[in-house]
Amino acid sequence: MTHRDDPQQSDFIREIIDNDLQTGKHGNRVATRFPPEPNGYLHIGHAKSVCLNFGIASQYKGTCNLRMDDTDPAGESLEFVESIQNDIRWLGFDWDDRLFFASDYFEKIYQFAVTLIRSGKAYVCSLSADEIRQYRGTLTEPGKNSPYRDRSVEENLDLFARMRAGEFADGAHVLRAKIDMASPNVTMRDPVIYRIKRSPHYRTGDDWIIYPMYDFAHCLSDSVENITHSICTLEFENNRPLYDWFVNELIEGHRPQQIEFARLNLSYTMLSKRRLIELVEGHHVSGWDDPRMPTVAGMRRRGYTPEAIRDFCARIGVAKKDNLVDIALLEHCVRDDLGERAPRAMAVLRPLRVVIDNYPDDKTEEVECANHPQKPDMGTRKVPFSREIYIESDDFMEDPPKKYKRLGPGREVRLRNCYIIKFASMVKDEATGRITEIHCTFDPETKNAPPPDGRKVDGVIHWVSVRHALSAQVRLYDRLFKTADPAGSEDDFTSLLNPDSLETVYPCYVEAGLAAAKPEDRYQFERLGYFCADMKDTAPGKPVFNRIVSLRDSWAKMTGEAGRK
RNA sequence: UGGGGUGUCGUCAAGCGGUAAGACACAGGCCUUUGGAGCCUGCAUUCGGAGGUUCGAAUCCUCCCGCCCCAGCCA
Repeated sequence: MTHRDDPQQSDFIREIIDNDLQTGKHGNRVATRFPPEPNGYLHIGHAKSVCLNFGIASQYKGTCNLRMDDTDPAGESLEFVESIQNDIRWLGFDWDDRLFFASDYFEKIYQFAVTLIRSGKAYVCSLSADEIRQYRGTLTEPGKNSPYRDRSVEENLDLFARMRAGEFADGAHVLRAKIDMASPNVTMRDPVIYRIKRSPHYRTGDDWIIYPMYDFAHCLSDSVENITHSICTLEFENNRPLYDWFVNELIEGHRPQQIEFARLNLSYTMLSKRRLIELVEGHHVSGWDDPRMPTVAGMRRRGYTPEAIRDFCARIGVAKKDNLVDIALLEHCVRDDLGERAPRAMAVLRPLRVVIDNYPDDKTEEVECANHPQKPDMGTRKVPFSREIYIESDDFMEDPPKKYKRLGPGREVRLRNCYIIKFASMVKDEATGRITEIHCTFDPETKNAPPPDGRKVDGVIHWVSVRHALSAQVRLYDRLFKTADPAGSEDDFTSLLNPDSLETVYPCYVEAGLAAAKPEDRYQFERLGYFCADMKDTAPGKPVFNRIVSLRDSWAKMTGEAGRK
């Protein structure tokens, strides 16, 4: 029934591993790694990879390392290292003491480069970046050998040592692997493996002014850590021959195996790190943890649960086909999880005052409300009721269509967990014609009970007692982008942003008991959706709620209102 | 016009020569003190296309077509 953390899960990668385990290919071990570059926050696409790598490790009783792939100091920082760890832990995964940094391997990687030079398989190239590009050729034409390709081992060794020592300007020389400038695979055309870059590294400071490139550092880091299955995304498939080339040249004994899968694309959002950085730096959102962001931090702040995210990652599967997963599936997973666990409460977002004319002005009574109608073990709570209440303004219509089941002239409606009330009259603002107040009468024999005369009252609406209500700010979030596939659009992505992705509503009136809401507490506001007390802006007794996701709304569907309120 | 991938329902995705799983979405219906939840039903005679092999093909072969990735001293 539920897919949640299904241990039976399988996909083509697990099939490869099953096979490797049978043939003893990697000594019957399974060791994976999750290797983010700490230059941004993790997003739902990374979550897919986290679930895959850590999931496989636990399924096969292996290990999964967390490794910061920090070989380019530009943009990397400790803030990101910390956020990455927080997010993975929050998602529910653990790397024990296996937190590693490619930057810790810099000396080792340097020595590997020296070995490569000694064996005549690498050389210092003194072409400019521009010239290197020209010499590389094109997709259809082979490249040409660099004039520096045949420098002697001694000269290369000397030059490379002096690159490290800081004798040359940035860009003056690079170290290149000597492979094949005519290879149809451009990655193999003497790839650059070291560059001079005078940029302080957030961990190694100015210890190094030369840094290894991804292709060189990654496969060697995997080897150093004895990784068996190095799982990465499809765009690295072209790099696999290079991965294997380095590993075959430099590693004896066990060699890791790279396997590629299709990265996640999600509708109505964007998952490229570059785009997310632009959203943050361009102040289109409030930060990496803006609840509209597809980042783990954003989803957490929005109120998504780690269980729902893991369930989602399990349901989308793992394959090699480019995909665009419907965000409705993620929302389904969130509802599915929260529907089970979130206690119910009543909250009125757009208040309309209702006076119960035949109810004593000085009286208050408490009605018993189930915290979860299907789960008695979640208990009940008492909610105060009095003569004046707020109801949702769209739960009243002056001239309702036939199928409308809520309040209107001459109609009766059930107040959730309370009495049946009947419309008596309404008060309008003379200037605007707007309805400012409704008057009703209540049936004293119907308190949380069916009417004794057996009459049918179909509609049920939520309410909050005016005198007891707690006012709160509520933030209604909607999709960040207007179009399903903004990443696939040619247009400037900022023009595709949904201008209505955030609506702040105040004052909303919520049950008095919600004063006790703590940051990150989640509730279902009945008939509205799931809401989470904002982790940053909620103060004691003064909750601020984020709408996590609305409830499915078949009335809105009938009327074509797209489910937004 | 080079190389590497990939094409199964609107969207994901099983299928591994024996006659198209499942999920989301969608559409009906039941039920209901959340128009919620739940439950039931429907939803690919067909697997990018065309040929071929076979008693039998989404699965094997051939050709064609579409889409994605690669020409950073990014990862």
